[in-house]
Amino acid sequence: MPELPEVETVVRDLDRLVRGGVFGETEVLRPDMLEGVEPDRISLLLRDRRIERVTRRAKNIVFELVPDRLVVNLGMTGRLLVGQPGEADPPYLGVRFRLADGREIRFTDVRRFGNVRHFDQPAWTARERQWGLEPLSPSFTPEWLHQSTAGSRVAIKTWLMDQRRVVGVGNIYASEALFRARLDPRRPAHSLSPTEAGRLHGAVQGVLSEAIQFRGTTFLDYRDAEGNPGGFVARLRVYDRAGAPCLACDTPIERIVQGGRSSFFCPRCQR
DNA sequence: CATACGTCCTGCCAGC
DNA sequence: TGCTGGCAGGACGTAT
Repeated sequence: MPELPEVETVVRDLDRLVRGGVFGETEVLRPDMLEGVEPDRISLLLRDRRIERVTRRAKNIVFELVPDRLVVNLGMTGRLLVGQPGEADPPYLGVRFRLADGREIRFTDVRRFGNVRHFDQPAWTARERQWGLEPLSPSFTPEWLHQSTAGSRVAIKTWLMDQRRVVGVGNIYASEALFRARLDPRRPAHSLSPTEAGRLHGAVQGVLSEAIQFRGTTFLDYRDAEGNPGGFVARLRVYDRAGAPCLACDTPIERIVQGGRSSFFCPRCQR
């Protein structure tokens, strides 16, 4: 799933559904989905702990236990589903977090690129420093974007997806933002003028905000915390539309590969 | 065989 | 020579 809008959707669902909840026993069915913790240790760390709130940092779901944190990254195919007592286990169940009221938070992941970690306060502070700016925060400005891109020769699409600079933008929204900004994904980052950086800034914020409103994009596997797909697929303008007419000029959308990932763009609109 | 909503690691190369 | 930062490429399970 999981670019910023999808993670944000799950986080809002979880905050509404399980905030104030208390962990019971944690059952680890796939130990390799835990990073840096043993199964019996995570169960011990969580038992009787209250979820103060659920937040997002970059593409991570953060259960704030105060002062430590349980952090889930969904990888490509991970899901975090709130289940009622007695429900059948979903496929590819990796970790079951039981809550004191009988409900469960279930972490499933076909490909198992996702993971669960536990951070104490200092470890979390250190980890957070490795991530770039939140694109929907006030610190992400057109000026900052222009100055930061100025120092890099990588393609702007690759630049956008580097979580050390700006977080939350993945393969779908990188293509979508560049289409909205009318920029060719192959442009070297340092070649953007202040005006173009300004357009990109608006495009990134615009596409991410709209996608959140539509509860994210379900391309293949993404589901929200209640198992429902996102509604933004129908609003995608270029992603997965190779050969289809550009919504602005009818030119066929092209697909190229950059850094091993598909990029979609209109060769006429995007310069 | 190619492709999939993400990260992390390795290894190369340039520059100090 | 040796370290460092930037960057490309591949690995990581599984499914379609």
